[in-house]
Amino acid sequence: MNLNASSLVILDFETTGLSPNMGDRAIEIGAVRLHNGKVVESFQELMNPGFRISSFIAEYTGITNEMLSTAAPCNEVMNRFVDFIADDNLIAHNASFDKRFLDAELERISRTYSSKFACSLLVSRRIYPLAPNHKLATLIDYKRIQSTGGFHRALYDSEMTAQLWLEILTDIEAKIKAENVPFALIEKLSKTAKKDINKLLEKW
DNA sequence: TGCCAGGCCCTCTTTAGGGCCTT
Repeated sequence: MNLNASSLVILDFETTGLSPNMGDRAIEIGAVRLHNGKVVESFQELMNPGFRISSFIAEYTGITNEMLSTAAPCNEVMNRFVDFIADDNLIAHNASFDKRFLDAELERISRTYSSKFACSLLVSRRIYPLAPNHKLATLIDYKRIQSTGGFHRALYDSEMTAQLWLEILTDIEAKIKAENVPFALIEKLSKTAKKDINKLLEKW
């Protein structure tokens, strides 16, 4: 298990809705691998969920039923993606959402992963309490990260989340004056109450 | 018929409710 932050996979799903328990499926996975603070690899594939997506999702993502009609089925794509993850730890913006879909899709193909998740949304609420809100696009603007505005596609959102994550690491490092931020600290920051954040950073 | 997510976190809390975030 990789417990430091030197190699991470930042991922984002586009899906047919909000809940795999309600029958929703993944329609696109995008991810980048960060190694020593740089993007060294990326993964992006559309996947066919086996049914038509709603007009809301098509408009929200820009992914159409026509595009999905020629895409590989979810099981093929997810098999390739879990190989891509290897044993790197995982980051997502609102990780509980992406984890639910990752777990649900992998359960369908009887694959597992050993990686741990951390959440850029939960950490950003700790590190940037003064941001207008903690939506991905808002945080990208708040941190003045260069963006073309192409949100709601999986690879683009994973790329933007990766850039945000690097900003978060930089800001945490500045607080604790450390060269490397352990993944274990990031996990704790994802789950530590606001009142305890400074104590935790000082302790580390 | 009409509704149907789930996790985290804050607060007017913990015997709960509601907002935020993801598609």
